This record gives sequence, structure tokens and C-alpha cells, in this order.
Amino acid sequence: MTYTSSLLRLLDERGYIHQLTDAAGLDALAAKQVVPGYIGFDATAPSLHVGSLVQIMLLRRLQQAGHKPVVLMGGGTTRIGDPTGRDESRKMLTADTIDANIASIRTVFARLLKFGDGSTDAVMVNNHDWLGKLGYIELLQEVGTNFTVNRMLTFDSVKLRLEREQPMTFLEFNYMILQGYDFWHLAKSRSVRLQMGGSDQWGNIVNGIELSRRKDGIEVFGVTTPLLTTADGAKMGKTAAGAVWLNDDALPAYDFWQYWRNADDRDVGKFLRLFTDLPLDEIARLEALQGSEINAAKIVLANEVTRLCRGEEAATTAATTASETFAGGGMGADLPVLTLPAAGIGIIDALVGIGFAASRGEAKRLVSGGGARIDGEAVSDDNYLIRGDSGEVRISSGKKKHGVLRPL
RNA sequence: GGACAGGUGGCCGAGUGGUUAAAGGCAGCAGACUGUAAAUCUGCCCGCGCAAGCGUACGCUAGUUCGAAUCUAGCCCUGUCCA
Repeated sequence: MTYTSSLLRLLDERGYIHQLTDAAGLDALAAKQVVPGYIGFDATAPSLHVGSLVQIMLLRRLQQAGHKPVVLMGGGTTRIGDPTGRDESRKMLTADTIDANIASIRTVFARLLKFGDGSTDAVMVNNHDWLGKLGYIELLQEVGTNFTVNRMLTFDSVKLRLEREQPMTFLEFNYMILQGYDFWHLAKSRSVRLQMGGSDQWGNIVNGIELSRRKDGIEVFGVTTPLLTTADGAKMGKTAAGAVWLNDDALPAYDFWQYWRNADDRDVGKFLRLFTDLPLDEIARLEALQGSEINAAKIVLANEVTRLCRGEEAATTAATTASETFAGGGMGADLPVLTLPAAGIGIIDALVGIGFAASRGEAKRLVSGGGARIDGEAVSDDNYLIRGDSGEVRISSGKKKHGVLRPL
């Protein structure tokens, strides 16, 4: 389908669109007026991770296309937990924790969106502001009649749980109602006309659309993005060391950069389109690179994404560190550092101290497996002592993890 | 409230008195090959200890036993069906 609005053209050509509720209607609307659109985010942790980056970028695209991004923080719904996908129910968080999480998450949005009072400036809202005041009886009266249990049971989020005979509490069952309520509320109070989200949010989005139409006859739209997995099938944003956090204080910029640098060949083009602002012809050129040449494209990817999420300086330092460390075999500024005592330090203690092993046992296994290196030389002896009087020492776990032991 | 089934290591999932720190799979870490990629093959994969060994661990608690993840009782939690 060919779109006339710059918004849908932009989303389409960069690969954000999985489903649209009413392509023609939304296209027409976006072509003639500023469309306020929102995406909801959880506040379960002090930082969002890479898995949420598609949605954040979607808001950025919305703004780039001349529309108004509304960031909805789920201060209220986080207290319940979206049942989608998981079998396990979510842990309950206290109000204070959620508020602190929201404040922390906000810093990332500030980098990627322009906030303010202008017509296309981004705003952040918290659904606790309205859901928190809503009485149970009031909710039942307001929207209870618009949802049938029959229909709610057909949504994948519920159906899958039931089919797998996994527990789903009433609390979670209500999530979709509250999320539908959010959409309706935003449509009324802020003239929001669009909700976007991951493909797993389709049901929730449709609920909000139906509710808005039935309650007030407001016509609103929905867009979902494809479920993003890496080429080898894993969900984005999870690695051994944990999630790939977006916040500076949750994951060092160097590690963030490395995550992108190590992307699967097959993902490079897709990632460049979704997560960078590079022009499409430039991306086409980069993803066409063959064999080891594609590493150049991965470096561009890492630089661009890191720049967007962490800032120019962080990206430059991370890139320089990587280049010095891998190409030059040296030690870049961004590598983790452990103080090297004058008396020296045992290899096991050094590996644990710098964070390459979670326990002494793990460090020993690393050494006996031949993965530990000092200045590039494999160390096979558990008792190996790193001397403290010969300057900086490079310590490595495998070929990718490097660190610096630095004398006082 | 009743009947039945179940709760095992990050996840899935075997085990049903000792040789079980607990099969197998996934995820993960390392080695080889490479391009800081993928695929493949190999090793490792609770903690402490050089080691012998010790400490923790199979929903919780108390028991039976020389010995329990495995048996008994009570409790908590979940599912299915019934009321």
C-alpha cells in the first residue's frame, strides 16, 4: 500500500509496521493534522532495556514526521502487571519504587525526544494520575458494561495462559481493561488519536479503540510493530550478563556499544533502519557489504545507536576503546579497571575483582579452560601471580572481554 | 467446601529411600574454526577449598530412617473437575 502521509511512509519504509487498525483512515488523518500518539511503558525497573527501544524510536519517528509523542508511564498499571506472554505473575512493586523508576527512565526519553509545550513537543504522563483516583464501582459503571468476559477470554494473553493451564490472577485479567481505559482517557483529555506498541499489545489497543468509539464516538487508531527478535531467535535485549539497559548508570556505554557491534550479520540492515536516523540509501549500502566487510556496518550501527541513547561523547569513547583494544591489542579508556596492588594479585582474584567471573570457582574454570589471558598470553595456572611493579596489565576473558589492571 | 493432579538448579524437565550436587534439553561461559558474525565440534556450568573435604539446594515446617528430592503429618501455593 502506498501512503500519502509522511508518518506512515516513514514507518513503513523503516520496518516498524506490523499491523494497522485502519490504514487509510490513519493515513488521511496524519496527512492533514498533527496526530498525538502514545505508547505505554512499564515502570518495573529503573531503566528500560533494548527490548523497548523499538517503541521509543517509534515515538521519535512520530515526532520526526511532525506529530506529537505522548509517553505514557504505567505508574498505575505497573502495580498490576501485563499478563502477556509470561506464565509467571509479576511481582508487586511499591509506589515509591515505581515513582523512582519513572524518574530514572525519563532521562532516556529526554535524549531521544524533544519535550516541551509546543504542539509537536513530547509529553510524559503517568496513568496513576487517573487510574489511582478511579474507584472500583466507578470503573465498573464507566466501562464495565463495554467489556464482555466472553471476548476477554479470546485474547491471546488470556487464552494462552488458560490453554497452558498456567495461573492468571483476576488482577492481571483486569490489565486489558485498564489499558483500554488509558487510551480512552488520553483521547478525551489530550486528543490522542493513536496508540502504538508491540504486536503483543494488539488486543489491548483494540480494546481502547472500541471503548473510545462506544463511549464517546471518538475515532482512534492503532499501530503495532513486529515482534523483534534477533536473527537467531532470541528476544532482543537479553544477554548472559543481563538485560541491555538503556540508562547510563545501568550499563556502561562500552558494553552497550559492544552489544550492537556484536549484532548478527543478518540483523544489521534491520537494526540500522529501526535504531538509527541514517538515510535509507546509506543503510542499503552498508547492509550490502559482504563477508567481514559487514563489520564496518556494525561499527556504524554501534556508533549511531550509542550516540542516540548515550550521547556523542559516550559513543566516541566506546568506539575508540574498541578500536584500541581489538585492532591495536591495547587498552582503551572505557575498559573496566581494577587496581593492581603493589604486591601483585592472583589471577583468580583479579578475574573475580574485575567482574569477569562471578565466583572464584567460575574463575578457576575459566583458567583451566584456557580462557584467561594476561597481556594476551593464556594463563593456565590458578596460582599465577600478576606482578604489581611492571605497569598496566591487560587481563582478558576469552577474546571479547578485556580489562585493565592498573597500579595505584 | 469436595475429588484428583502438581510445586525440582536461570528456564523447561527426569528422578520417587542410599552409588543424586540431582539425567536430558535450552540459555550461558570458554576452546577450536572465523570476521569481536552465524553454523559446527569440544570442554565447563551451586558456593568455599590446592586437595581430601565442607557448606548449601529439590514449596514450608515437623517427623520416620544409619541414610530422604524421594516415606509420614500439618501448612502454603497452583491447576483440573465437582458443589
